[in-house]
Amino acid sequence: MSDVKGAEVKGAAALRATVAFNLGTLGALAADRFAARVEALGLKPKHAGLLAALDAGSAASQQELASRLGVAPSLIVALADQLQELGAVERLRDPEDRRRQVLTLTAEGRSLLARCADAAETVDADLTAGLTAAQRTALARHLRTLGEHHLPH
Amino acid sequence: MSDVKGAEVKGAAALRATVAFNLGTLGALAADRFAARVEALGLKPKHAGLLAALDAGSAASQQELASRLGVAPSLIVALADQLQELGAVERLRDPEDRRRQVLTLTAEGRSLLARCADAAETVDADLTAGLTAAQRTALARHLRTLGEHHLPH
DNA sequence: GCGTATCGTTCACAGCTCGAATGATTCAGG
DNA sequence: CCTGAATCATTCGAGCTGTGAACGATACGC
Repeated sequence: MSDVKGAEVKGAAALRATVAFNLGTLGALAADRFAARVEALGLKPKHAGLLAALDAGSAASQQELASRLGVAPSLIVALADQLQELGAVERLRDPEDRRRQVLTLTAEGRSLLARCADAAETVDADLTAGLTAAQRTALARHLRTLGEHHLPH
Repeated sequence: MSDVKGAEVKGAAALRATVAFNLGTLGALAADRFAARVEALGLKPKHAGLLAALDAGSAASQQELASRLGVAPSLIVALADQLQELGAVERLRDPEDRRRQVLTLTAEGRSLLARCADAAETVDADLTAGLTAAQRTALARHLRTLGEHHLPH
């Protein structure tokens, strides 16, 4: 980009100019703030991710959820245990394949998910406070585009 | 936002529509890819962050670096140890306050930082492959704006 | 000078996630 | 119908990261 001289050695400015670096840093910041908010609900961000996956796709096996969220199946067990304890999900043996546990959202689970969305929107309001409405929607749109390209859609 | 009905319960779609959620998810993805690339240099992302902080600001004490990076001072010790082992930084007692260790980048450190920037740019090319050049610069600009508002500048 | 505060360092510990082992269940094929 | 291979959920042990509480050394206010 900076072709003023061409001999300039890349430094901190070059790193900070990249999307990857800012995405990583701001992502950590957003994740922390989101985590702090959902903690009041007794949840961690991964719980919210699992709830969202359950609401988005149809009832799924734990294996499928694991690969969709990009985590080990053993982690799904722990997350589902805790969500079950909160009454947010139901675990039912699939009658057509009794090895599978089918997870489904309860009304309580949907309520929790809604409050997670509220938490995220609150964080949004704070994060994007310095942006105009137009910039905000443009940013949201670009991030969504990236997500659709690189995340299991 | 969606005031079409008002009775609709927020679900996964609402969560996925937020900047915070996408920022967190994509940030983790970007961080993973960046980590994979700098691993070949014997570094972790935090090392790159430290190098960048050293190149950006003037020579700083470890305490100052800790608060700038948002980590515990004890972690700076470990990071600086490893960077010193690689010949990337020099540790010198501040003659005006012999409690302080002043870290400075060596030529090797600047070279490593430049290669970290290269790695980030490579990740960028992959991440933003589905975007037009105009979208790419708009995204980078928005992220930078967010960073300047919320990170220690 | 003497107590207090600050810096860097070490160390033990908690949290998170994974991978390998296990048991139950299903399925393919003779 | 029976047997061996494959798949699912679960448990458990291990690795990695980062933190917070000590501790010694040094600086500073009074």
